[in-house]
Amino acid sequence: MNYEEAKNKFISTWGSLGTLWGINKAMAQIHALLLISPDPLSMEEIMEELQISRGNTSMNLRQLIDWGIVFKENKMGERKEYFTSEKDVQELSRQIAKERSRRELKPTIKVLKDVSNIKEDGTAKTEELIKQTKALHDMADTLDIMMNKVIGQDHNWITKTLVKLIK
Amino acid sequence: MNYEEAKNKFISTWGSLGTLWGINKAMAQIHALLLISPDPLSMEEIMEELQISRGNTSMNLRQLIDWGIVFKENKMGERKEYFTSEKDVQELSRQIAKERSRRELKPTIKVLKDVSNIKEDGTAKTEELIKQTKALHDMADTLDIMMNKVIGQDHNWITKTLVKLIK
DNA sequence: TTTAATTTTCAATATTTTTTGAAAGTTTGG
DNA sequence: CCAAACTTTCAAAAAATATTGAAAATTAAA
Repeated sequence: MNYEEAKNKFISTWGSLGTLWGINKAMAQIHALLLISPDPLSMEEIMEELQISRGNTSMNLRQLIDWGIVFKENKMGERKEYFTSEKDVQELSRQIAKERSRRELKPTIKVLKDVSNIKEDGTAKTEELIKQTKALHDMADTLDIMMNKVIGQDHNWITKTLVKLIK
Repeated sequence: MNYEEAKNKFISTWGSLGTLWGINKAMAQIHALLLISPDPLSMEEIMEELQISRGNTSMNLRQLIDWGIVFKENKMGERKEYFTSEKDVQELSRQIAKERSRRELKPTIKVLKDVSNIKEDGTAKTEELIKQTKALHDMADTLDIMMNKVIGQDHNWITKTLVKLIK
């Protein structure tokens, strides 16, 4: 596999993985491209490389910037904007975990809390609803804490130690 | 919020969460319904409750069974099949983690491994590609181990201890 | 067997999500 | 201020995904 093949394989794989994670293909591919590009790229270059439209590129770049994993850069003497991605995968996973927690976990936790707090009425179905939503609430809460703390903080040693311990 | 409202809220929330996690709405809602139902339900009952077609119900039930989180049951003297879900959320998360690892993480890890193994050619772009895909490979590998070991095994105490430690 | 109950399959349809591209908006050098 | 360079917006089109429903397949009771 040469450079060109490897690059394409990486970009397209990252793109499909993104889809599976609720991130659209263009967004994931732009990210992949910037991640392996040694220098910042302009919008034109991204469009050209990935064969996607200007509008698509613009919207997805903006979203990546919102997520905090892509940054704008300006080259002196140039009017065009250039883009570059967060290169530290630790920081990357932290941002992604944060975003997913905010968009997916937090709202679910709220609903589970509300639902599990309805009052008992002595019926089996109500009891089951409360029991199961409570259990899910605890789980979601634990997962949320882990995502925001374990993955988030800089104590990468916890991860490493843990992995060695259980591998 | 009364029982009926709480139930509907739970089912529809679980349904949208599913979508976000790459599980379709019907599948997630069927699962939610079975999870809070004290007794096994027939296909008719599921269709009726969720207002979905027979085909849809059949296909998604089958997938839930494949995932190992829903089971068939037979009532004596009855021809119809009844369905019930895994009620232990610990076991549930284990099955889901396993399935997601198999379908999402494992193939990605393989590609990252292949891509990061292309040979150096002295150019900056090749160096960057190798460096970043190696880093992602390590991360994906760690995540995979954690999903299959920490969430998977029965040592729930690790989770609990860890959460207390870092909360 | 035969038949009736039940489940599965899958082409057609509907829905949702993504992408396009051209018009509108913004920024900056002259 | 004007005009060129560039970016954003968003309605329409395309693509991807999910759902339907009726025909085919399966199962088991009679």
